[in-house]
Amino acid sequence: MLSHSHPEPARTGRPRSAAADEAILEATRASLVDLGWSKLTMGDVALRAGVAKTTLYRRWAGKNELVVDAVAVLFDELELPDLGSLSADIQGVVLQFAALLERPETRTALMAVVAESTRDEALRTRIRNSIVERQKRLVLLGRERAEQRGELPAEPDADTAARTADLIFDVIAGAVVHRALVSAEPVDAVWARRFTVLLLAGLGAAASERMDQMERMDRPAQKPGGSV
Amino acid sequence: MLSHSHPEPARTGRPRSAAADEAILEATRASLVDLGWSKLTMGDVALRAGVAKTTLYRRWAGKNELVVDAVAVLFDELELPDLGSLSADIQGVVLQFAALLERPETRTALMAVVAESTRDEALRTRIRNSIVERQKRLVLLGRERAEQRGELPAEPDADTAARTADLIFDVIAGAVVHRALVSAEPVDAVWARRFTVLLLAGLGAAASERMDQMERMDRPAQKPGGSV
Amino acid sequence: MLSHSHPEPARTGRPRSAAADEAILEATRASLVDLGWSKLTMGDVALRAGVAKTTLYRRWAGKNELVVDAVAVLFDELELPDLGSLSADIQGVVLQFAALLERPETRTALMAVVAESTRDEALRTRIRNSIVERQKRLVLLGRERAEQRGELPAEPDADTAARTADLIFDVIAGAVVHRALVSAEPVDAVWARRFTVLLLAGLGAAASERMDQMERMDRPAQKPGGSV
Amino acid sequence: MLSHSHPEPARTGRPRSAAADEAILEATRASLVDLGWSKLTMGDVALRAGVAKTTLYRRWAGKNELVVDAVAVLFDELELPDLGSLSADIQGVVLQFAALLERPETRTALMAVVAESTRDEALRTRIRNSIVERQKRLVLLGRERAEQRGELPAEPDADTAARTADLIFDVIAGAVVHRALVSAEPVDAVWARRFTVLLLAGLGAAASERMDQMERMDRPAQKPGGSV
DNA sequence: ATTTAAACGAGACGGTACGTCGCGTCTTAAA
DNA sequence: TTTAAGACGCGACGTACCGTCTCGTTTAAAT
Repeated sequence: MLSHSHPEPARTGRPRSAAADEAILEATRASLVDLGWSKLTMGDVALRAGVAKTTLYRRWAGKNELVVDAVAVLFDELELPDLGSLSADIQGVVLQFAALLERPETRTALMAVVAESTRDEALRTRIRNSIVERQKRLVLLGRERAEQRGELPAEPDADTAARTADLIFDVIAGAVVHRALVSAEPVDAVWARRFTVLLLAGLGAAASERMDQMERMDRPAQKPGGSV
Repeated sequence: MLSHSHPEPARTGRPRSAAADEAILEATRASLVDLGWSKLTMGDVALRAGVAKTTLYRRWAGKNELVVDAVAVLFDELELPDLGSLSADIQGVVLQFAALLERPETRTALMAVVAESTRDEALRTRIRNSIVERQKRLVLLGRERAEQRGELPAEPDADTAARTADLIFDVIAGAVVHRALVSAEPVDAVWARRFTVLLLAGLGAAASERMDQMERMDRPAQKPGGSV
Repeated sequence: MLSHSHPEPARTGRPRSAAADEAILEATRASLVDLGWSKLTMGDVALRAGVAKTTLYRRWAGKNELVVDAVAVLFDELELPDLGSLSADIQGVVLQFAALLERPETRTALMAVVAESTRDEALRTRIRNSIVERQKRLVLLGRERAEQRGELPAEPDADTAARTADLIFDVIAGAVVHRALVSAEPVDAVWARRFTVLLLAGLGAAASERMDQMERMDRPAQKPGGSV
Repeated sequence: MLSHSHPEPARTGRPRSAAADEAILEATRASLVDLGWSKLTMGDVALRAGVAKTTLYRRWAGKNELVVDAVAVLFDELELPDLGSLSADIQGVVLQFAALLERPETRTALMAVVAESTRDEALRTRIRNSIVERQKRLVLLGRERAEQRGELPAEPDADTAARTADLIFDVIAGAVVHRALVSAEPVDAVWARRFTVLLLAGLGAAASERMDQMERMDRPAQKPGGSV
C-alpha cells in the first residue's frame, strides 16, 4: 500500500481487512478497463470488490487517490533491460513504456489524474511520489550502465547529474506519452529507433557542450554548435 | 468556429446567435480558470455566458467538445519568433508554449481532454484537428527557416520530412508538457536552453545518420554512432 | 369556434387560415387519445396539425383553453332521446353521457381541465360557458317533455325551476362522472336503471314536499318524512 | 402511511426516516395550498420538507402518488355525525365533505389525480384504496344507523346492499363534487337540504321497488311509477 | 470467557449536476 | 400580417454519484 502509513496503528477494535485493500485496487483497475476514468464510480468499485462504500472511503480520500494507487503498481513493473548498449536499452524501455500506455487502465487513468493534479497540490505530490519519481530509477540505472560501458562520460557533479536525469526523463516520458496518447500514433520499434538516435546524439552533444564551455551558449539569438 | 461547419446552412427558422457562440467559449475559459476542469459544469458556463443550458447542448455534445473548442483558439496564438537562429527560435517557442501551459485554463483542460479522448474516438479526432495538427505548422516553419539559413540540410523526401516533423513535434511538445504538468517543474530559460541543445544535436545526428546509411542501425542490441 | 370572436377582424396582411383552426382542434383530440392530458404538448399538437407553434399561441392562450375548445364540441353531440317516458329518456341520456366519458379524449381531458380551473377563474368561466351550461339544455328539455306528458308537475316559478334544474344536473352529471371516472366502474343499463329509479322518486318527493310546506323541514336534527 | 407496507421490512442498512415521511406529506399539502396541483413540483416539496429530491423518489413514484397520499389522510377526517335522523346525518356529512372540498389542497388535487388516473391503472387502484373505498364506511354506517332507527328497511342480501351502497356513494360524492368543483357553486345548508330530500325519497322508492317486483321495470321506454 | 471498540455490509440521506423536455417568446424568410 | 421553421431563456424533470450518516453485525485484542 502506497497510500497510508499508520505510524500509530490503532491497537483496539477490529483490524482492517488486508484482503480488502488488494481487492479494491484490483477492482479499480478492472473498472478502469471496463468503464474508463470518467465513468468509473466509487460505487462500482465497491461493488466489484464486494465491499461497502464506507470501506473505500475509510482508506482513500476519493477517486483520484484510489486510482493513483491502483495504477502506480503497474509502473513499477517497468524494467531497464540489459541489451548490451545504451541505445538498445533505451529502445527497450521505450517499448515497455509504450506497452504500458496501451493498457486501457493506464491509458485512461494517467492523463486524467495528471489533469486533476493541476489543481490539487496533494494529489500532485502523491503522483510524484507514487509514479514519477519512482521511475527515474530507470534513467539513473541507464546512465550508470552507460558509464560503466564507457558510452557516456561521468557527470561532473551530482547536481548536474540530477538535472540531466530530469531532462532525459521528461524528454523520454514526454515524447512517448505524447506520441501514444496525444498524437495517438503507434510507438513501434521504428519510432523507438528514430527517437533513440535523436536522444543519444543529443545526450552526447549536451555532455560535450557542458564540458566545453557553458558560457559560450548564453542567450537565444545565437547559433548552436556547428554540428547542426 | 472550429466545431460545426454547416455545408448546407439551414435557410429557415431563426438563425443561431453568433454572439452566443463567442460568449459561451469565453465563459468556458473563465470557468476553467475559476473552477478547473473537473468542477466546471455546463450550468455554470451557461450562467456566465448569459445563455440557457439548452443553447450549449444545441451546439456542443458535451463538456469535452466544448472545452476543446474553447482552448483550441489559445493554441493558435503560438508563433515561431524569428530570432536569427534555429536554436533561438526553438527556445522562443518552447517558452511560449510553456507560458501557455502556465495559464490555468490550458493547464487544467489539456490533459483532461486528452484523458477523455483515450476512450472517445470522435473526441480524439476533434483534438487532433483543432489543436495538435494545427501546431505542427510551427515545426514545419522552423525547419523551413533553418534550411534557408543553412542550419539544417533539406529532407531527402516528403515522407521522411513528415515523419521527422512528427517526431520533433512529439519530442518538443511531449517534453514541455511533461516538464510543466507531470514533473510540475518550471520551464524556464535555463531548461529551455538545455533542452534545445539536446534537441538540435539530436536533429543533426538524425540527419547525418539518415544520410550515412540507415541500414547500419537496424535493431536494438548494437551500438549507435560512436559519438555517444 | 367557441373561443375567440373577432369583432374587429384585421383587414390588412395575410388572413388567418380558417382551415387551421379545425385542424388544430382535431389534432388536439387525436393527441388526447394517444397521449392523454398530461403528456399532450403544444408542440405535438402543432406537429399533428401541420402548423407552427406560433399559430397555436396566436389563437389560444395555452393548453387548457385549447383542450376545452377541442372537447366542448363533443358534448354538444349529446341528445335527449324521446323514448316515451321520462325514465327512459333519463336512462338514455345517462348511457349517452357514459359513452362520451368512455372516449379517451373526454375521459382524460374533462377532469383535468376542471382541476386546472380550480385555480383559474377565466378557465372556470370558459368551461362553464363551453361545456357545463350548454348541457343544462338536456335537463330543461327533459323536464319540459315530462310536464307535457304529465309525468311531472310544473314548477311553481322560474327561480325554483332553475334551482331544481341545477340540482338535477349536478346529481346526474356528478353521479355518472363519479361512477365512471372515480369509482371506475361501468355505467351500464343496469346501473342506469337503478340510478334513474332513485332519481325519479327523489324528484317526485322533492316536488310534493315543495308543495306541502317547505317550512316543515327546516334544519338538521329532525326526522324526514315518514315514508322513508 | 398508506402507500407502502413492507411485509418483510428490510433489516439491513440505515432505516428510512419516519419523520421524513410526515414532513414530506405535510410539505406536499402546503405546496398544494400555495401553488396548486399544476405548479407543484417535486423540487419545491423537497425544499419545504427539508429533504433531498431523491428521498421523495425513494418513497413515491412521482407527483401523482405523492399527492394521493398527502390528501388521503384529509378524507379520513370525515365523520358521520349522529344528529338523530338519517336526513340530518346526510346533510351533516354533505356539508363536511363540501368543507373539505373548499380546502385548497383537496380542491386542486382531487380532480387532478382522478384525471391522471384515467390513464394509469396503478394510480386508479391507489386512489380507490386510499380514498374512495375508505369513505364508503360513511355510507355503510349511515345505513346501519338508519336501520336501527327504523328509518330504512334492511337490505335483502349482502350483494344488493353493496350495490346500493355503491350507488348512494356515487350519487352523494358525485353530486357534491360536481356542485362544488364543476358548477363551482356553493354547497350550503340550503342545497344540502334540497339534495337530501331528493336522495332520501329516492332511497325509499328504490327500496320499495326492489321489494315489489324488480322484473316490472325492465328496460327503457316504459313508464316509471305513477307518482312521478 | 467476557468485554470493548473499531471495521464491516447495507443502504438511507442531503446534495449537485446531469442531459432532456416542454413552455411561451423571439427572429428570420417566404407567402 | 400571417405563416413555417426553429433558436432562445427558462425551469422542471427523473437519474446518477457524491461523500456522509446510521443501523445491526462481525472480529480480534484487551480484559
